[in-house]
Amino acid sequence: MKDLTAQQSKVLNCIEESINKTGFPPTRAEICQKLGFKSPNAAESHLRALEKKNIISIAGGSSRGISIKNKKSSSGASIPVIGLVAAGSATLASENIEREINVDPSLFSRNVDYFLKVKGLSMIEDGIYEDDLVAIHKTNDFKNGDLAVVRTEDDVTLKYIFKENHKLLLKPANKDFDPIHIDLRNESAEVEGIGIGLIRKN
Amino acid sequence: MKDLTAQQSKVLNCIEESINKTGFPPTRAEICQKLGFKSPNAAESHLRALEKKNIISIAGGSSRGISIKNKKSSSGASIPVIGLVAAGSATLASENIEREINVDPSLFSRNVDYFLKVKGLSMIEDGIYEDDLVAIHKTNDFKNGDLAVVRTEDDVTLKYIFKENHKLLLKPANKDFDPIHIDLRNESAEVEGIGIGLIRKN
DNA sequence: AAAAATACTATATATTTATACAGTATAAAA
DNA sequence: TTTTATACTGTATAAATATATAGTATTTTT
Repeated sequence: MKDLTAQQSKVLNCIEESINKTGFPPTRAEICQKLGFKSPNAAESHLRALEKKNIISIAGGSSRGISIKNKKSSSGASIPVIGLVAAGSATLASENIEREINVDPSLFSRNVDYFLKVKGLSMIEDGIYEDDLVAIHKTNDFKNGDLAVVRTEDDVTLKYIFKENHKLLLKPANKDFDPIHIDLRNESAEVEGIGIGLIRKN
Repeated sequence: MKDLTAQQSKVLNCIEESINKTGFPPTRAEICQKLGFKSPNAAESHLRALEKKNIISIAGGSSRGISIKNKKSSSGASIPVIGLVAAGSATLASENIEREINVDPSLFSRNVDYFLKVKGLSMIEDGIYEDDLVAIHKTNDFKNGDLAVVRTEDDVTLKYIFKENHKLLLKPANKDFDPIHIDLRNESAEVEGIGIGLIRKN
């Protein structure tokens, strides 16, 4: 399957979010509003691109006629829990899966691909504690300030992300931890997904 | 909950079928076509009846704006979410139930009876934020230091609980809030349940 | 170097759709 | 007995919506 562009991913997210939140797909105008487009044709052409890539189907002549293909079982999905243990390990590879839990997919605003078990105290000031399970939506698309799972050259970390040109700032929520600065011209870094929720067990 | 009439059930089935088959809810006209009605108002009035009975919700001014409320999914128990709104109100009475969510019962250490939607910032220093859903196990048995839902004479509150003889201490996790001291000889207070976990949606 | 895909703005319009209003008729509840 | 809910037909229309067309600009592929 062809990869989606950043904009196409945004549109797809927007559709998923609408279905989860309202129960029905968005109109062209609603997509435009959410993503800041000024012409309905911006949404239209992205939808046609997604249709061409076989990600969605569009029912001609009917309003909100968008449906996402190969939709995963809508209820009670089994979602893996991944431990953030050693360097470079937050993948869905089976050896990293601690266990699976069943949650309502409509619980969070977007599709949850996995839960990341938090290690360390770097986000403690924003209420993210050790052993909390952070719900991750896999995407490489993010906004500044998003809570992101970032794979750097020698680590995988959960931090607030800010990007400005070639500079990446990974900001913890703990004054005892230093922000991580990455110059993308010298080092590589990849956004694996963004945090959309949290589960804590006492 | 009131029972549905035969026709209302047919309409509800029609909506479910449409969502399953096409991915989006039907229009009035489509309902009429499927069920053999000749007037769009036939569908409309059935929809309004279903809305009145709290089975569906209808988004005004938007096409196909029908969504089925608290649709249960196959796995995972359906657990109510209760808003901590006004004084003395955290009960399982249906008028306090904001919605229901499906979670794996084995997710938390004990049985979850309901989720309490947090209002206010009194527990913020321990990572419990406004609008977080705290998983509550109904019990009046507790240990000192437990996070408890306590019904006092004029309020329902979520605090750490400590009991010593006839004195009850309800301790917030926010230095801007004062601990609540209750002398059980003068005032009544009841433990509704204890917090065993948390769900946060970003 | 040319073609195709991406990523939009801007405008227009036919069609879809929700929704109101006016009726008719029957059954159930107050 | 009167009201309320159910169960429709039939007509009308404002608003919502899909969708076409005409552009501009950049990037990617061939």
